[in-house]
Amino acid sequence: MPTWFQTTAIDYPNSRPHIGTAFEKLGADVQARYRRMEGYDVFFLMGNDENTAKVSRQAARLGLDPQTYCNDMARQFRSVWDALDISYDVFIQTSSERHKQCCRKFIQKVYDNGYIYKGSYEGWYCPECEEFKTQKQYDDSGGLCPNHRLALVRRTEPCYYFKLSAFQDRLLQHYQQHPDFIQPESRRNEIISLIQTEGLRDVNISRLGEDWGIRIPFDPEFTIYVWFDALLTYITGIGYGDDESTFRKYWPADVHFIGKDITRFHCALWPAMLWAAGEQAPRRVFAHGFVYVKNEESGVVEKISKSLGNVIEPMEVISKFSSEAFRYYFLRECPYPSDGEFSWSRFAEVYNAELANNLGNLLSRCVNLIVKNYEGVLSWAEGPLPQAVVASGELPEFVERVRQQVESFHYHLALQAILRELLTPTNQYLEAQAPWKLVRTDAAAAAQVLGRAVESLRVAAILLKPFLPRTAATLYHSFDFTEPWEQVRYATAAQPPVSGRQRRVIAPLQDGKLKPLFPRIDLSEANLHT
RNA sequence: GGCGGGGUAGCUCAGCGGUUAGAGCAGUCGCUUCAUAAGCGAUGUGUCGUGGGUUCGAUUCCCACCCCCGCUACCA
Repeated sequence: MPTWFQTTAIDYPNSRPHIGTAFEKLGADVQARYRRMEGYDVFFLMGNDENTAKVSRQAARLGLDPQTYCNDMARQFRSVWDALDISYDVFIQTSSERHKQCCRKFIQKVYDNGYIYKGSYEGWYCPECEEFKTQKQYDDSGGLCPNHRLALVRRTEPCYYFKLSAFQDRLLQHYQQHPDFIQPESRRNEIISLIQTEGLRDVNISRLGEDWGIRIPFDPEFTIYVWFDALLTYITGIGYGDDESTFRKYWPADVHFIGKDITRFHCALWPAMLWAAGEQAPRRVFAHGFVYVKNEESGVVEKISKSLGNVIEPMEVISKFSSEAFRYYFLRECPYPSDGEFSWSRFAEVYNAELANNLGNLLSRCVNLIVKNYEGVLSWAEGPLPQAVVASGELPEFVERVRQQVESFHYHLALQAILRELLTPTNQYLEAQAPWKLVRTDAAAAAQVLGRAVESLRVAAILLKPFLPRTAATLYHSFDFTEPWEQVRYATAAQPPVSGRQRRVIAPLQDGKLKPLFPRIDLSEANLHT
């Protein structure tokens, strides 16, 4: 059984996740679900990045000790991920004792291998934030802290450096030999040009005088600074340091899903850290885009931020509509490798046009026609078995196209194909054949027509399974397809169903009718703005 | 400033040397009524960012300029 190990970025628990954070997890979840379907032994890792000064300060503000605060935030994060049906296997908290121990083993190893040395770091420091600011931040804000508007001071402190510079050539060579290591390609080009034009400097991986965090084993006055701790969840989460066999089974990771803003840490620093400890680099890093919020009144597209007051929490959308609608919107409307936008009006448009009118209504019309005219059972004793209606070419080729899009993380294109090449053509086919008329003169022919529509729904259910796990199951279980739902894979969609000559509606009915799969959203009722 | 990507219908985008520049959504008009007031069909006078140039011919190639976005090192 092939393994598939994937991770998402671990999040700072300074505040609860917003829709942008969820976008990343969603894209990762589709991949995890797809790989499970296809027979991989999947390990899907997520977690929170807790060992930061900001976390301990936020906890202090709330009068909590950091651990209590972190545990509570972790619980809140997980409840959001659960509500979205994110199918992670393990959720790591970096404040956990296990992570800390494994982390210390790693850094000790890198130290023993000679890639860590003591030096001093000089930079612009904000005493209020208790952290260093970048030169760019200094320049942009005229030497003031962007948060506190206090003058930044020049500060020097002893620290430990990781010899990132030693891996420059090896990294470039690695990118050369593994062209799809960094995706999408635009990010790859950025990283390569960064290294080629500016080179890599050694990085400070320690902090002095922090209570909260992981002590450096060879000098306990220091704690490990974020990246050198956070990135390690990707291996401590699968047993690095205390469960060698699990670690060897899953490492190297098949893909790290991250935001485009942290590409460099994952594509340069992380492989170098691993090499310094004698481990392999991950196979692939996928940097997705961001979600922006379109202001409903002004039409201005804004970055999601607390100060702009435009933060939308996933639970807000889920409780108004559903997790499936949430998943569909972001997977369909926001191209995973690029940026996307959210607005309530666009949400309603996409939902109505595609989920309610196209998919949901197709199921309704099929089920109701079969129930009314055939007492819920279609049979076709003679002739060819009904085939799904696809726009062009053969069904297997269509399924293959969708598969390609899923495997390359182009989820919006996969969903677009399902819609345009399968569902819409099926609606068109019904219109052209008009089985509601045909049944009066030739019931057998009408049964063939409906059989083809039902076949389209079967194919759609299977292809949609990674995207909309609940909807896909409901669709599939509306009919008596005999292949067990747990065992279907993409290849199943391309083959005719095992049970050939009869198809029964088994969807629950109310007063002889099917309850809408996705009830339309009425914009005029607009309870959208909270 | 440097490097990279982009500016095409109201919106999101495809096209990237050649007949009258395309798709989806939204809008408008029909048809239909099996279905969630759903479905189907028809419907666009768009300076293809601006100005030059190459060419028989440019949205598509070259140059300049304007505008937007990303990266430019320790800020998920």
